[in-house]
Amino acid sequence: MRDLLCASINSSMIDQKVTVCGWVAKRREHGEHLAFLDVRDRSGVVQAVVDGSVDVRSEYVVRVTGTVRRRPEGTLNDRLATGEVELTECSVETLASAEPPPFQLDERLDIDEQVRLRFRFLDLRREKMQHNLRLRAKVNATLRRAMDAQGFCEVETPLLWAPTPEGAREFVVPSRLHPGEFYVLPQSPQIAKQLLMVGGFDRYYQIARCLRDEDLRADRQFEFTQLDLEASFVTQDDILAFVSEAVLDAAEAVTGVRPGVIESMTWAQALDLYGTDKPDLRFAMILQDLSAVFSKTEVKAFGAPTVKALRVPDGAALSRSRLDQLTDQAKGLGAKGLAWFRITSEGLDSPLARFLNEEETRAIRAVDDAQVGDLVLCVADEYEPACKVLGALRLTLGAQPVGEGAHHYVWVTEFPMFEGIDDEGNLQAAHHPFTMPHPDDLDLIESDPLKVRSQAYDLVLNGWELGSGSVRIHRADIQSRIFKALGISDEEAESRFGFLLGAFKYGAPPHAGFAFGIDRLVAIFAGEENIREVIAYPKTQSGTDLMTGAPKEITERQVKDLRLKIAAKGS
RNA sequence: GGACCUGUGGUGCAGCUCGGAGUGCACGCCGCCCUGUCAAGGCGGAGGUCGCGGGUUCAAAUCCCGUCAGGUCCGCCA
Repeated sequence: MRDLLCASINSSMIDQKVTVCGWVAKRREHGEHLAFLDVRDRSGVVQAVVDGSVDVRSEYVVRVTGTVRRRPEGTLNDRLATGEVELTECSVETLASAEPPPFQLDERLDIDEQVRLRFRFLDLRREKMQHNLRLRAKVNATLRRAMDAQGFCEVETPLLWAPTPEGAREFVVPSRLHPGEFYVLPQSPQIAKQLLMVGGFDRYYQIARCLRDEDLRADRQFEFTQLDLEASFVTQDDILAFVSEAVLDAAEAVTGVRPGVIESMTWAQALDLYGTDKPDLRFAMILQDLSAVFSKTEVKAFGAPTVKALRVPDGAALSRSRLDQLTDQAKGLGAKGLAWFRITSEGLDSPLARFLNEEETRAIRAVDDAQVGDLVLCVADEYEPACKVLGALRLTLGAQPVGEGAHHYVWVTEFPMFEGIDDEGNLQAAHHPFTMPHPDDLDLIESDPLKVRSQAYDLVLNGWELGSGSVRIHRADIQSRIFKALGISDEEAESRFGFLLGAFKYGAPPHAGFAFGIDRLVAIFAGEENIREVIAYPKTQSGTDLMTGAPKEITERQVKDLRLKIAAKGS
């Protein structure tokens, strides 16, 4: 039907007769004897010169046959890839007429996302969406190639899985053949892939769709895609190397430049220096610890186990109302308050300045090599909240949008094994209950569990958590100690994870794995702050699909087949 | 479950604080003119439940209350 793509036409084809197909991007009429058509396909645009009487409008689907010609002197367009040439003596066949689109498909105006999503099929014609989805395809292809090259075998795991009442809320699918019983859609192939290890697939991967019925965000959809992998007879370092290889390959395929080795820090370092477990390393602003200086302070506001400080370059210019906003933010995050000090040539400018002794003043003045014109913020609290509050302020004051600027990858390792305590007084697993504790901390499981580090790790890019993984427990004795610490009885473990634990009795190899979000990675590669921009048909924040109208009611027949009973709305 | 922002011809905005006739701008659309445009140009035209409901008022796009939709965030996401 066509010979080639619009944008592939160039000056080497002069005098050739060619046929292209596409949409009319623009028609410029100059009386009855001359008009220009911009014909657009997935590659771009080429100009066709036609008679003014050719009746095609925007977004008509056309097949144009014409002779390639160098544009006349003075009419070349250097802003267009095909700007040196045009098609002349054209015959234009209308393959489909079209109503004017509800919004303009060029990139001149920012269109409301609501309208874009209602007419997503038109939005997809836009250059940006074409680019983003093709970028995504390239990333997928590269990841597959990288995993194949490292000896991994792609295995597809079921979408219809058994309910496991743990972790994220699951999407539920009623069974027709077994009324009253349900499948769930997998929040991740976690158990399936661990069973593959028992099954002898010692290097598994999958580009896997995962589904979680939790509230949506800019970086979270109900369904998302992960590069999921698991391997046997490997260490944590092996997994980091496998994943690094795949991610760096993808980065290279997309940007043309292979990033250097991904740096690594422990969870404890990340918290201490950046106040978060997903540090954005595109900018410094490292947290300072002034606890020692203030350990015997007379200043009430600093009477806490930890005093953390953050230097804000050029922050002395921030207005009082801005500082009040930051204070509100700190309080909203649970801090008792926020102390601020403007560094001026006369000294510290702050409501607290006159209460500080000489040593304390010197310490504030010297935070992170502060200069005149800078601002120093301090939070006094327990260690972890102090770090986290300042970490949040660091982002407020220093971060740029996630897709802008350089790409800074970092591995965060040695996450704590447990975090906090649930309503029933039991410890909570920080990652999941099959995570292997750090070998040096096994003795602490019973005596000081909150100190136990795990062999769990995250990959972080520009402050976004790309994914996480861990070395798994394959030994029954350690697993039962962990269940015990989590308050999970033998019976409960059996009912919830029985088929996994049962499988492990038949020879489970030591194994470890990882999964990272492809939507997030591609969004950052594409310079987007929202993963909807790299998903063909995304949901809105309230979980609806504006194009299809989903979710919708089902027919009486379906309700009957499934033996469901629909309660009245609002009850 | 909560906080904040947005909603005005097909699209993007302004108008809203301080109420006074659906007022304005740009794009698109329709018609006419135009033989080198490419954000084409000129002239003319059509197109509106100011998201929806209620209230205040002589009078509401504008003020108040409620509600719906979209977005950002908190909770949530082992």
